[in-house]
Amino acid sequence: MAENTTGGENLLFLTDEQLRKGIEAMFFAYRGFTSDPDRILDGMDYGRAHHRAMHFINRSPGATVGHLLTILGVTKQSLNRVLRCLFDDGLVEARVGKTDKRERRLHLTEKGAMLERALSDAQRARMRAAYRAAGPQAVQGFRTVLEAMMDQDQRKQYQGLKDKNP
Amino acid sequence: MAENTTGGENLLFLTDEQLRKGIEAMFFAYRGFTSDPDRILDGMDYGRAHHRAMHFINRSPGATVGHLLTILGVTKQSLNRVLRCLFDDGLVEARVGKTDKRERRLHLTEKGAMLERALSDAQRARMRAAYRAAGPQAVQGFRTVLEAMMDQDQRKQYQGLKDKNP
DNA sequence: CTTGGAATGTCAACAAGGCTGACATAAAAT
DNA sequence: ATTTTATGTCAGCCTTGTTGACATTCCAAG
Repeated sequence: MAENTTGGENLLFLTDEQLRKGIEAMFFAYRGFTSDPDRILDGMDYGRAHHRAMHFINRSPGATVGHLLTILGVTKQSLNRVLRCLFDDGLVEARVGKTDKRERRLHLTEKGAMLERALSDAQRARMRAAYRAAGPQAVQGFRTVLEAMMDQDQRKQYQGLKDKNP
Repeated sequence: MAENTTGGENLLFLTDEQLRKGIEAMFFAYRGFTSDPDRILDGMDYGRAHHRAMHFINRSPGATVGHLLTILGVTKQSLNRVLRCLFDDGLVEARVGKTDKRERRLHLTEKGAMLERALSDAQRARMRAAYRAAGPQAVQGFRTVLEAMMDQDQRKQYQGLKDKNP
């Protein structure tokens, strides 16, 4: 193990061993992160994909299909399968765009909002517990590293997501 | 937005808005996290599942199938499909257990180690860049929050993973 | 006005990687 | 001698991603 102390800075946190730990932390933590909503959805006819769609529709009401496509990073065929299901079950509704009538602006119905709330409550509960246990300083670092880990485009989307109604 | 200042502590980082940001950060960051190995594997006959198997075989040489099963959290049928493929292609080899001959202790072959290295190099490169950009303090927080986000069992496995040869 | 491109939907087929259930074998443990 | 454990395997199913091809509707520009 070659000690890595370039320029006098302490770069021990950049050793392969430390990086591996970080990689594995991401792996295990992501499992926890998704497990609660997954558990709720299990048994219903929905899955993680439906959750993701509802999440982003909820957070950006009136978003177009195209917008959702770029955020989710899947094909329209894949998204459409999910959306059709959500329409049919009355969880999501589409309103024709005012200026551009080709657009379908997506909104959660009351029923959809209820399910979305249940899912995100569960997910937030875990996140809250983790945040609380770790403390504000750690949370700051957590967010910083995650943001640095994103691809350029993804980071822009992440940052560009406004607080309700863009 | 009710300001949340229980007991005089600053708990702004626990608002729903902050938690949602964290949730989305996980979502986008995980995409980045997996993208580089995915890109390499794309075109080969392998996928993320093969990567995961090779990663943990590499980090715990001689691990049994059962051990891998509990770490990966999938069914033996699912893992077996992957392992068979890795055996057939000469990336992984199994040696009969010394004490318990039912066990198959898994090891990467040279060829397997090469691919694993390529994959983990790519993944580490991104992690390293993120760590470097964020700084040691942030990395500390990152790890702390992720660990707090894991399920009990997963956390034990995460912590229990020794530095090569358990 | 027509024409091209954009936003969207849809059908079909396929692949990866999960899952369950059922059954088989060898070796360890009792 | 019997049961349990570690593992493999076959068969089939589900979700969620993919590609390709084609239709509709509408905006926008020539």
